[in-house]
Amino acid sequence: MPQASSLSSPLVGNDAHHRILAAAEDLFAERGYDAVSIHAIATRAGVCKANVFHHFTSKNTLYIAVLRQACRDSDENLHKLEGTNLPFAERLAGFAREHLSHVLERHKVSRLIQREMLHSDSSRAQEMAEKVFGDKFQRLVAVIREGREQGELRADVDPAMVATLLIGANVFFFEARDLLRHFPDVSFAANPERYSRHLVDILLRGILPAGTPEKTLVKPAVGKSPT
Amino acid sequence: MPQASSLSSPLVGNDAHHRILAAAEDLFAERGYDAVSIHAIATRAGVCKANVFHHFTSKNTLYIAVLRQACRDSDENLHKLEGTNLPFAERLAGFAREHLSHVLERHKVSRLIQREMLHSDSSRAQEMAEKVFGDKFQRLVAVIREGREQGELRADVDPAMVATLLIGANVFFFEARDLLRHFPDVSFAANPERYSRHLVDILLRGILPAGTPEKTLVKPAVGKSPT
DNA sequence: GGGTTGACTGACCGATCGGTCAGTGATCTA
DNA sequence: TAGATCACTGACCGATCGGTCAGTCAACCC
Repeated sequence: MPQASSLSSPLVGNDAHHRILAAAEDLFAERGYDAVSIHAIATRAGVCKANVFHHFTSKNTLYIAVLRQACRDSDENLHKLEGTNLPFAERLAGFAREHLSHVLERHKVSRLIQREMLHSDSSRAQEMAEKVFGDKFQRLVAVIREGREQGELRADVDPAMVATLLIGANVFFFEARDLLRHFPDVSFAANPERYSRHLVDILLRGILPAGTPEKTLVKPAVGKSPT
Repeated sequence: MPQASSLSSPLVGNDAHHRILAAAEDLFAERGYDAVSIHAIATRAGVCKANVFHHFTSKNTLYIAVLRQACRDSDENLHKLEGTNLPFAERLAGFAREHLSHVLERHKVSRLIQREMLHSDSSRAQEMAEKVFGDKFQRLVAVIREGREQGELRADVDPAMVATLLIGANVFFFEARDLLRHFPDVSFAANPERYSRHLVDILLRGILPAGTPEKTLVKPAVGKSPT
C-alpha cells in the first residue's frame, strides 16, 4: 500500500491518487459525505472501486484527506492588510473585496467548510476549523485593533466584532447568493464587487445620516482596476 | 392508508404520526437527509419501520413534510418593526435582537434551512426558501426603505443591502457560534445580546471615528459603477 | 353477529453500501 | 532470471439501505 496520507509530492497530478482526491473533493462538496458513494468517486476518477481503498484506507480517511488538502494552500490575502500603509479604510476595502472573491472562486472548498460547520456535534469539525481559521482570524483582529489604537477607528468598537461582521457578510453572501438572486429588491446578488463596496461603506460609516456629507455614493476603491 | 400529508389536525400531538414527524425533524436537523435512516427515525419515534411508511409514502415525502411543518408557524416578528412609531434606530435594534433570538431558539428549523441552502442544485430548495423568506424579506426591505424616505437613514444606502447585512450577521452568528467560541479575541460568542447590540451599533454608526473627513474614505464616486 | 376500516407489525425484498481479497501485469533490483 | 514491489482490478462479503406485503388487532358500522 502506498502512502495513504497526501503529504507526499503534489507534483505529479496525473496519477490516480490525485484524480481520486479531486473527484472526491468535487462530489463531497456537491452532495456531502453521506450522499457520496465510493463507487461514484471511483467512476468519476476513472478507476475501479477497490483502487480507492488501495490509496485510502477508508471513506473517512479519504474525506479527511480532502479536507486537509482543501485547507492547505489556503493562503489568504491578509498581507494586503498588513503590508501597506494606506489609510485603514482603503486597506479594509481591499481585504473585503479580495476575501469575497477568494470565497467565491474556491467555491468547492467553501462548500466543504460550510458542510463541516453544520456538522458541529463532532469535536473534530471545530478543532479542524479552529486550526484552519484561528490564525488568520487572529491576524485580522490584530490588524483592526492596531488601526483602532492609531485612531483610525472609533475607540469603542470591538475588533473581533468587526472581523466577524466582515467575514460573516462575505460568507453569507456566498451561502445565500442563489436565494438573494430571486428577491426583486436585491440588485447586488450577481455583482460581488458592488456588494463588497456597499458592505464596506456601511461598515465604515453606518447607515445613519449623522454627519451627512453630500457626495456619498459608494465608490470603486482607489486606483486599482477591479480585475 | 391515512392522509400522507400533514395538512390535517395538528391537535392530537400524541399519536404516531406526530411522533414520527418530530423524530424526523430532530434527526434530519442533526445529521442531514442522507445520514438518517428510516429505521433510526422509527426507533426514536417508538414505532416500527413499516409504520413510518404507513404514514408517509417515502423517505422524501417525510422529509418534505418535515420542511413544510418547519416553515409553517414561522411567524416572524416583523410587526415590531412595522407597528410602532419609535425612532428607526430603536425599531431596528428591537428587530435585530428578536430575530437573532428567534433563529437561536428554533435551532432545529434553522439547521434544516441551513442544510437546505447548500443543497442548492435542486430548484426545489430555492423555490421553497424563496416562498418561505421572500415575503418577510420584502417586508423588511420595505420598512427600511420607508425609514430612509423619511430621512431616518442616509439617502444612499440600499435597503436590501441593510436587510441582507442584518439577516446575514444573525445567520452567521448562528452558524459559526461554536467556532467563534474558541477564538480568544471573541467575547460575544456566548452572549447573543451583546452581539446584537454591537451589530446594530456598527450598522447604524459605522466604525470610523465621528469626525472622519470624507476624503479619507473609499473614494466617493461621481458616475455609476461599471457593471 | 359479520364486515369494513385503519393503525400497526414482523418478515421479507432487491439494491447498494463500505470494505476485503486473491490475483494480474508492469517495473525495478540483484 | 528470480524475486520483490508496485498500482490496479473483478469478484466477492456481510450489513444496511428504502420499501413492500400479508396479516394481526381493535374500533366502529350495519
